Amino acid sequence: MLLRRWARALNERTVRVRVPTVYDVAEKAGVSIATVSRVYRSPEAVRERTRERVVEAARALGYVPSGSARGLASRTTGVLGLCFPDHADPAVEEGYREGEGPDEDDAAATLYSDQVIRGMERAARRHGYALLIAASLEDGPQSLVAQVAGRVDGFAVLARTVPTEDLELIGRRLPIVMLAGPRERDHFDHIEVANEDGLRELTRHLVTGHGLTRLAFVGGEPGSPDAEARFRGYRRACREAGLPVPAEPDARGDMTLAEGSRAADALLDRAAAAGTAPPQAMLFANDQMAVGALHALERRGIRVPEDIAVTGFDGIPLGRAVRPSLTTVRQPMRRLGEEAVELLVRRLAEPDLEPRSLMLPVRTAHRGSCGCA
Amino acid sequence: MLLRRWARALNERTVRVRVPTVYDVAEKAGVSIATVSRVYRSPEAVRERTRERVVEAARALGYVPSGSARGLASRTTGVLGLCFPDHADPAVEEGYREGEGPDEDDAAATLYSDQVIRGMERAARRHGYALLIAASLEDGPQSLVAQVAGRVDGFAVLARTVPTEDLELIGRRLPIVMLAGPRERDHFDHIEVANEDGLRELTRHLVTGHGLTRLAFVGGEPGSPDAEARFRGYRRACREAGLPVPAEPDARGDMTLAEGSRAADALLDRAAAAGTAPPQAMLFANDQMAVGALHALERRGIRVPEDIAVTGFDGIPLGRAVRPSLTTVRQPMRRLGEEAVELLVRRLAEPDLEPRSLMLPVRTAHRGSCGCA
DNA sequence: ATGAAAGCGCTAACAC
DNA sequence: GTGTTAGCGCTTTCAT
Repeated sequence: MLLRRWARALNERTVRVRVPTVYDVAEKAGVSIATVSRVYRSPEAVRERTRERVVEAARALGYVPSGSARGLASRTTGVLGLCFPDHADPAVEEGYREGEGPDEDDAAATLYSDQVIRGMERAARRHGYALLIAASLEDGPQSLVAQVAGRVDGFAVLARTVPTEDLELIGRRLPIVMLAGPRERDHFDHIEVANEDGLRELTRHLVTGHGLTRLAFVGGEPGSPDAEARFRGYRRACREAGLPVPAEPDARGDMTLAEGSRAADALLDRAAAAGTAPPQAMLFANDQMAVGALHALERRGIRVPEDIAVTGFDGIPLGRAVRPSLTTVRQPMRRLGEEAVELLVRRLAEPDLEPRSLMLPVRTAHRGSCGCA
Repeated sequence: MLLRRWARALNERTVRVRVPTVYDVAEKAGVSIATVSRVYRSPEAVRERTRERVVEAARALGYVPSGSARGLASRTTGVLGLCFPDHADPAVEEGYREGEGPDEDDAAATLYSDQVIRGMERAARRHGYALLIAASLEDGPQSLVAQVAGRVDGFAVLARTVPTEDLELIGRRLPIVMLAGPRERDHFDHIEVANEDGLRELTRHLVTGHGLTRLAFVGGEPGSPDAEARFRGYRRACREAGLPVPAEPDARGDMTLAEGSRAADALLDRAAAAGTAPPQAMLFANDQMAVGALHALERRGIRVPEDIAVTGFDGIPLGRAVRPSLTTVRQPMRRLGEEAVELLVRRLAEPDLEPRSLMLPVRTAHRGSCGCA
């Protein structure tokens, strides 16, 4: 270690602002670097007087342990990660900004991922972990996953964020838990929300609670697993209520406000053209579309809920702010994050456990747009 | 490096799941570790054929570069950090849950820090950084700051999260930007929000816009810099309007819903006891208290805004959801996060720049509770 | 209870 | 364009 010391001394003269290391602290405290390390890792293993000397030396020098060096030496980081999608849909953001300036920095603009982040952060903290978050970007050797995966002890991935192929590779290296969306890989831990149950219950509420029978369901694009699951719940409720069971949604949209408006208009126009009565309720696969529909209906002078009931799915803040407030199914997003951490921590402790798949329950929120408020 | 190889080989037989390293990839691709490294750091410096071989070997092995090792060797992490306070006030969370079940996982429960996080994440991503977040916990040698500081290239700290003494130490090691709150240390970059201007403008609106003259201001606890700045803005507006300028807030509260209710009651009781007319408007130092006041007033059968106007500060989502909706001053929280990243990136590039202090403008939101909706 | 020394997996000069 | 090699700052046996 002579060489090392020499290099350090040289360094001292060369570099502008020396970052203190264990060596500096050890020297100043008159102990070995091992002892300095112990003071931080297992203080009780060091005699009190010694420990004090070290702590004082560290303070005096402004020493902060290097996370990278620790991580490298100990093969753990004390950090959990979350990869979430970059909101591909600009209208999602716009939607929240209703009636406010265009460049508004609006506290109401809470996104799905915000809640998941908060949940994970909370739970991670309880377990002594910090949280590293990153939204998906481009790929390449420098991809998002690589950046995150290399710096954490385990991480969660929101559905459709990362190519499964990449996950497959990385999953061999550290624990991954998949959040929301169907269980694509049965060897990963996985958490989803009860999409089907939620829409089933909501539909049942409209039928038995409000006596509505002419319903219409507006689904997402065919590829969306969440929207499909919700549609299944709708069908199931229809069947159970003895109503006609549609093979396909009455309309589809890309989950945005604009498409919600369009779908509502289309449904109404279609009924008018066919000379049939319009639906008594429109159930949308998500809140954004439902709010869009609210706008469209208002434009047409159709009253909600008097003339028609409208429902969404998710429980976004905007749904509370609109009038009438939106009846919806609320997803436990924060809990999703919390459970993700629990699963990761569990697996870190016992890597050989069977992969688990959780289904989180949802809750319907009966508000104004179905006639409940 | 013989020893190294030998250790590896041994390792291979011992450890259950070998994590591939540059050495493995290099061997498989028939190149040196330096070349493997180059493929990831500067692909253009490697001949195409070689690069392909390496990439393929990496994929086959499931190789992911270790962030720790990289960080150690290169002395940079590609990560920025944020330390924010753990919401010491439980009522803050409760407040959002009005009218919902107690264990509700509510999307409306957006906190101040959520928006800052989102802003930072966005901006960080634009600059190629990931974001490490951690809420304050206890101290000790293993404190929050240490955990974060050791793993990032620079970080932001929300006011009153970390002892300034610690920051002082760490500030010598890497860039720190202080967010919200007064500028305590003039050698750190710093961003605050125009608290004073905001309340001045809001007060002026009540006076000139609505013709109110009997105002009451409810401040925070004496130690809160934000609340004090807001009070200064109130006083200034009073002075400019030729109204009496109070030396102290008419009441104080700890920024919670409950205290807002209490303060409103106290103000009204006091006026009744003194036989004087109640105020025409109550201005609160934050939204939570204002919403609490709304509840108290409703209980007393006092109409808002007909009998009395109520205003808050912050722009929390709850303020939109209550009836009447709350007139307030909205803080650009997301922008706070974005600007923090810009400052950090700037300083990383040029460490010797003068410390900067930004003041972000706020915007008043005239809604129902002042009589505007 | 403390010290000595061997790496952890990568980057960055520097050679070739 | 590619290989060699010396660390980066810490943790961790293994001695003492």
